[in-house]
Amino acid sequence: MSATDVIRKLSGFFPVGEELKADIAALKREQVELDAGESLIRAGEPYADIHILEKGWMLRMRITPDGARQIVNIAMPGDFLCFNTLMFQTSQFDIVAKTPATLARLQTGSFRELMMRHPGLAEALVWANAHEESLLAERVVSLGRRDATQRLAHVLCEIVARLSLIDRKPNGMLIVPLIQEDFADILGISIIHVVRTFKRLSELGAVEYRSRRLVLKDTAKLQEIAGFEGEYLHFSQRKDLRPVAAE
Amino acid sequence: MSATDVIRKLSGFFPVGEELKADIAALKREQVELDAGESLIRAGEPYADIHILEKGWMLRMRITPDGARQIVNIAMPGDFLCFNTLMFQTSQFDIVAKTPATLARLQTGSFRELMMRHPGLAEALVWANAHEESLLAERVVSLGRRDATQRLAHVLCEIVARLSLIDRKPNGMLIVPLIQEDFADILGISIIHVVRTFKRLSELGAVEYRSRRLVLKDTAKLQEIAGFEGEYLHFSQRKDLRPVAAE
DNA sequence: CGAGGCGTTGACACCCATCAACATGGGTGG
DNA sequence: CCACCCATGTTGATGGGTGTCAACGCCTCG
Repeated sequence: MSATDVIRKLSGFFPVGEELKADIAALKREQVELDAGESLIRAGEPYADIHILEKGWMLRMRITPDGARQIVNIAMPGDFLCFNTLMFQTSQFDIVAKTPATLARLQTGSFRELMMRHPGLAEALVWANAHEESLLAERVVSLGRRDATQRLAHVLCEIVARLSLIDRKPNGMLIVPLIQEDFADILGISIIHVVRTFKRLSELGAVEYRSRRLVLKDTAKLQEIAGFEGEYLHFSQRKDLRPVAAE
Repeated sequence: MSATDVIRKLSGFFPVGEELKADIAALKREQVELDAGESLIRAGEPYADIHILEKGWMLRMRITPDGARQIVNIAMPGDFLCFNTLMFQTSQFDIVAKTPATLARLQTGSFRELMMRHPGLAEALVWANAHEESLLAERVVSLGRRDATQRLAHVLCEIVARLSLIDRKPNGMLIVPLIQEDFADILGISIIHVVRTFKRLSELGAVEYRSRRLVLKDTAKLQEIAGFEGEYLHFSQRKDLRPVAAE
């Protein structure tokens, strides 16, 4: 079995052994294909199974009563989705495909059962969840205490860093399947202000963004604008843990 | 063993058996006492052990390079702290006592070991962590798409709801050990605007707040202003799970 | 009784939202 | 191949929400 994105991603955090691959193989059910715009789940619905996103990008979002949208996080290949299905009964968010997407459905049962039968996967899920919580906490800091320019620069840094983690490290240019409206709803600002903010980043010589093509002109400057410190992504693999063999 | 706050809290989510109490008793080490203002851990430091907050309130916060502060979440009695110690090596946040606080230190080892030896506690930690992630996601929505009045009302609703969960349901009045500067750093606004916003909530007849005393005048109105829907707190205990006996 | 922490008010400025209008560009049908 | 359309991007004018600054009041505590 070749290294999938989820293995690549988790390998950035801790030593991944054969056990996890075996667990995933054992629980994998059918593939799910979604068109751009289709939902995996919608707010208020009972949770679906846990899925692994294999291709494409998805967005976890909330529509507020007055019709505004807030994107809570971005899912990229290698990310788990619907982890909370193990805990809660209904989703509080929509999870929508931003591009055509391919997912693998896992049949896990309760977390209790999962710990007993597939501890490698249980561990990986907890790890991925902690990582996601890190991203959320950092977003709270952005939304609370950074202005629009810093926020945008920060999200761009995060996207680049997360792509690097799954071996898609961009060399100067990358395709980001987000339109300016998406950035607005990630950053908590208006569409129009996204335009101005991209213009500012361009004037500062950091990046250019046109028709979903992001050109990195000066990554160091981008990070400086953002106040980006990658530590919260916890990429440095822990050396004090050892891989676990498959059962 | 009498029901502690952590048991009360978790009982709101799933049926808690004797096993969890036994696990906590087995791993509990010394009590930690902190004065108001003292830190359990600071950003950049290696993580401490997992702790259970037994008395007092604590705040998880980040100081940004330009000296601003963002409070990421509020810890109340019954909350676990430093869960990420099982995953990551360094903390990205300060965790500071807002009041004099009492904590119980747990000696857990790695999550892997914990799953094997104390699955009841492992399960509880995952559950509590999922709950905390829910709170964070909701805060992202607040900071991104709600104005100052809605945000303040929403945090107040959340505080009341979380206190109810540990049987401290306020009947009209409660002590909230936060000063206006804390609210500013939770809500991502300035101190001065907190004053205006409390005044507005008062004019609207929802609450009064003077010297850390919060008087609930009209809870329904407060929730209406906030657009508060308690579902994200996932209080409704799952009926499809059964308690597990102690080993 | 003084000092310092905290709360409050008003004046003013700035960031960002809103609205309206227009530009661009890719896709589709004729 | 062209005409059209719709989604998306862009600009300028205007206004509101919120930040900043300065000053003052209140209360607690030593």
